[in-house]
Parts: sequence; C-alpha cells; structure tokens
Amino acid sequence: MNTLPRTFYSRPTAEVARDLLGKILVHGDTAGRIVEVEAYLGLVDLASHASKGRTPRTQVMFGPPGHAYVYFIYGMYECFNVVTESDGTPGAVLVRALEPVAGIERMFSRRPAVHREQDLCSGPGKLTLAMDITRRHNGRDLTHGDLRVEKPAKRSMFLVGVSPRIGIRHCTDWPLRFFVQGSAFVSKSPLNR
DNA sequence: CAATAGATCATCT
DNA sequence: GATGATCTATTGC
Repeated sequence: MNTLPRTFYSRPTAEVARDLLGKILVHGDTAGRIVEVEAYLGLVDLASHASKGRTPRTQVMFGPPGHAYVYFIYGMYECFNVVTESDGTPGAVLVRALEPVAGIERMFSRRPAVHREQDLCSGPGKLTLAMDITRRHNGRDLTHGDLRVEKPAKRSMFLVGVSPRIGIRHCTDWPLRFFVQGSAFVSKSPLNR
C-alpha cells in the first residue's frame, strides 16, 4: 500500500539517505520513524564495506536495490542497512536511529535495561535489538513482506541536519550523515546542532 | 559531566 | 592475529 517501491532505492545513495528521513521502518507489529541515517558509497569510500570489493559479506551491497544489508559488528551488535543504486553498483544507507511509533511495549520488553522511549532506538545497535532485526534478514526484500519501509500517512515538516559520519576511521570529513534536526530520538552526538 | 574499559566474534591479513 | 559503520557500566575530575 504505502510501501516504498524499488525505484525509490535505485538512485544515488546520499539522495536515498536524505529522503529516508521521516519514512517508517516496519517489522511485524513494531514500527519506527527514521530520524538518522548515514550513506555508505562504493569503491572510493574507504569507510564502506564495499570498498573492499565483492566478498561473501558485501555481495548484498552490490545486488539489486531495496534489499536489507544486515551485518554483525563488535562481536555483539547487528546493524541494519538499505541497499541502494542499480543492480551491480554498490551502495547502502545505515539506519542509525528511529522514533518508535508502534509496538513500543514490545520494544521495551526486548530492551529491559531501557526506561526512556528516546533511548529505545537511538543508535544502530539499539534499534536492531528493539525491532528484532538480525542477520536472518540479510538480503531480505524491503518492498514487500513483514520487514519493509513505508511512506507515512501524514507528511511532516522538519529541517535536515548534515554532519560527518560517526564511528569511522576513513573519510571522516565527508558530510554523509543526515538527521532530523532537534529530534530527541537521534543518537547522542556533539554534531547534532 | 568526560573518558575509558570490557564484552565478544565475523571478517580479512 | 587484529580490527571494527557499538553500547553500557564504571571510573575519574
């Protein structure tokens, strides 16, 4: 119905990243409004997994757009990305933070240590826990099924903040992080203003 | 407050 | 064998 079509993802990665702000990530009966993302490019972007070329791990980034790329990091956490660009061209958008909009009680039960709603999904490792997204979703088609991205019923107005990406060691000055300015649900960072 | 250590493993050298 | 698109608890001012 309101699920984003594949053409939405088949565009330059930074454009898709910015346009994902305000969209709704749905998994089963939990859902959240996307408030923070980062773009990861192809061979020239040394911060991107795809800069190493096509490997078993990165093959999804080289595949058709509109699919999930979920990877395991720091021996503990999983990060959820959306694949962009046309088939054969690597690119992905890391979803870094969500504003919970549905299934909030379920999110709290998956994250027992959290007591404030704004701490539920304010980071890439946090939102995968709260939404129950794991490596089993790697390669999953996001244009249909129980894991998908939707256009919100009501359009909202917000300012888009831009900053360098967080937690990387290469290309640290590229302005590829986008977030909803002033949102309390964005991950904690000094770059938010 | 800010800085740091520890948890813990898939991936690549 | 080292590293990493992280998070939390703890220590130190």
